Amino acid sequence: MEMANRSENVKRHDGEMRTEPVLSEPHEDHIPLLDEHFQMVSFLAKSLSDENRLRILLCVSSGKKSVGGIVETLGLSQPLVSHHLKELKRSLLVRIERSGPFIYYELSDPRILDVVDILTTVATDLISARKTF
Amino acid sequence: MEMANRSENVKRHDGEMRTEPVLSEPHEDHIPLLDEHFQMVSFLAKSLSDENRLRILLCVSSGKKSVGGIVETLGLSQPLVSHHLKELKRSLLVRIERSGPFIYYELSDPRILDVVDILTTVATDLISARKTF
DNA sequence: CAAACATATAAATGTATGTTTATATGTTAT
DNA sequence: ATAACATATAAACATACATTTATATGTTTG
Repeated sequence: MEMANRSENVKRHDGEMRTEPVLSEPHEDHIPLLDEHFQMVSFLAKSLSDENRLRILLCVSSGKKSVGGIVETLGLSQPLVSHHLKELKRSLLVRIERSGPFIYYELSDPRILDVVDILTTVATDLISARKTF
Repeated sequence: MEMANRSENVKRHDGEMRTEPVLSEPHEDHIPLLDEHFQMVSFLAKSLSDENRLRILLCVSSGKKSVGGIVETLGLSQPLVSHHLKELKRSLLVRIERSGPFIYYELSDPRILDVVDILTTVATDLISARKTF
């Protein structure tokens, strides 16, 4: 079989099949993704996928903050904030520190802010590009 | 009132209150986040928050791919793939192109790959840091 | 110890979402 | 037009999840 003009032939149990051309125009180099990585990434992304949880995460990105501080800053209910903090703890995105009756939470990895930045600009660009048409 | 040693005094409707010290140790500079940004970011993050959907997105990150191609590559059902592609379209993360009976999908913004890269390394680091203790 | 505060947890609930099964729409070739 | 293929859509379902209300746990102060 010739390799000159490659094409994928998908075997089907019945009758004929259509021929589909194959091109590729690669992007920059990126980390080769293993199966476990998809789990991890989607799990972290899920932590960022709720608006309130994201607000909370960014609220503790500038340094330690108590639960009450977060509650007051964001105007969310205390149990809701606690619940989301528990999730953020589960995903290891926050560092926890106890001091007296107060419990302080803090963003554990600043690179999350880079992610948020990129997503913000991408979203902005996608939306404005959409309006162009 | 003195500014020397700042402290937050949270007013409560009843009795006394506790005093909580205020420190801050800022990170690098980042985009100032407006209210609308949280919506957009969390929305995009939600698109990355499902393992199969993420697989699909990365599957079309190396160039146009037909639905059937994705189905075969990932071993997912065709309706499931179509459903996730619809979501990815809704979030503007894929570009669509029709050619005959085939419909080709492609990642619309390569910066999403940067996000995935960062999340991968962050996740790896967080997990390995966790094992240290 | 009792009262007041800080935070966590539990129960309950409505809603969103991922997946499957089945069917419809649309396209190409005979 | 009919058959075969590619993809989309709809229905149905189970599960996950965000939120509220209510209560428990733990800490400090008087």
